[in-house]
Amino acid sequence: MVIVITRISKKKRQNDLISTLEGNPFITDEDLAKKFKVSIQTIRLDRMELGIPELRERMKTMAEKNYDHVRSLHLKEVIGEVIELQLDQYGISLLEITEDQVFEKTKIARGHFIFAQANSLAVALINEEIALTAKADIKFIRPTYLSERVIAKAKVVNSSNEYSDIEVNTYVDNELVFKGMFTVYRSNELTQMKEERK
Amino acid sequence: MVIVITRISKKKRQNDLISTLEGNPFITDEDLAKKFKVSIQTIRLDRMELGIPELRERMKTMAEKNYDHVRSLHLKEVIGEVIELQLDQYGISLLEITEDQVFEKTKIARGHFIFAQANSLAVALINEEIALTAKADIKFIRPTYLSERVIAKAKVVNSSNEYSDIEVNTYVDNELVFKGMFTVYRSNELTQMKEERK
DNA sequence: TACTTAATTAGTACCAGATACTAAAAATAG
DNA sequence: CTATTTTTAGTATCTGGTACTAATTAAGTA
Repeated sequence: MVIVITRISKKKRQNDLISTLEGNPFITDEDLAKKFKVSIQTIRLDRMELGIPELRERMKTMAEKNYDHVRSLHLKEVIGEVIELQLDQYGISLLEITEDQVFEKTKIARGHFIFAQANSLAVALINEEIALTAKADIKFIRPTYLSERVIAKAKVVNSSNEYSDIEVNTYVDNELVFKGMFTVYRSNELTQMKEERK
Repeated sequence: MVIVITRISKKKRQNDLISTLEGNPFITDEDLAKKFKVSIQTIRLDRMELGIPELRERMKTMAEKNYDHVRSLHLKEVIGEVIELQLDQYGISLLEITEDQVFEKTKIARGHFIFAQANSLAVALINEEIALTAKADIKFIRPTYLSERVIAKAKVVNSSNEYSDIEVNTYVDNELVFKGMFTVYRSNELTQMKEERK
């Protein structure tokens, strides 16, 4: 009787390599070699063939992604990109629906992203130290899908010295997909707010 | 006349070093040395004194942060943590307000996060293939602040075979901070949806 | 002014995690 | 059994560091 230790095929190993790295991108060639019980050189050949960069490159790109992300979240006080803005009058913002914003199965954007775009824009319109959403009445007319470019148009329709009413209509290709009426509280006194807090 | 090239003080350089790294964390000691016109060893001494890790460590932590972040966004279909859930009946979710969710100046949570928590929970309640927010009527009672633990309670108050009405009340320490009525569209036919799309 | 201390620079050995390359060995296919 | 594919081994080199020692320069002070 001959026992043949058939080593797993190259293809299988490379597939496993890909999923391993998806599950844990922070693994060195050395550890991969141990895991697959092959030499480190084999792992390197595999990476070459599959076009997978080295650990440090992988970390770098992830770090950069994160950095840009965090940064843009900081820079962008608004969800979506503001295209036009006349303080206390009107504004337009654009949001392109990305993979993380949609339901897995249907590829439909979760409602709160569409809301967030409208809400952010409404708040951004207010030319004051403090602007907080107090009320909103909203309607989702039709679903929006992955990759669609969603345009929100906001307009101040009413304004007292404490509150502003802002109407937001959101479109995809000129088709109305969402509409909302926002009431935004406004104030220029930071101190007062803090007292109110408790 | 003697020209004295006073080198900038250690303190100043170290402060500048910190802000330089904040602006661009992906910079090597070598480049920093060039930038500040000192030797590479000086930069390293500075990093030591300031407890700043080497480039690779900096990248690694950023990359890990990003990885966890993306991952948790993927895992979490809901904004906030679901504590209790009775499908088609009621649910409770908890959200702790983090730094990225608040306005810089006031430390007040942006409204759309509070909305997102409520909306996600409302949608999660629906025991169907598809659940989409169709309408919402919401009110922000008082601002919520950084680090507060926000609890949303959702309850189905009405249900036909196409729509469900869900009431969501959100609390911080038993104090009502937000309330909303959501109308959620429900369906178990994926195909139909796709036709509707266009 | 000379002495002392702080700050900076120079240099060496070493490390991790690679690339790039050459050559040999082992496995598989025809 | 031979040709080809796949894997392994080994060496030189690179980057961006740590850790350490020693020398030099600048500044502070008695």
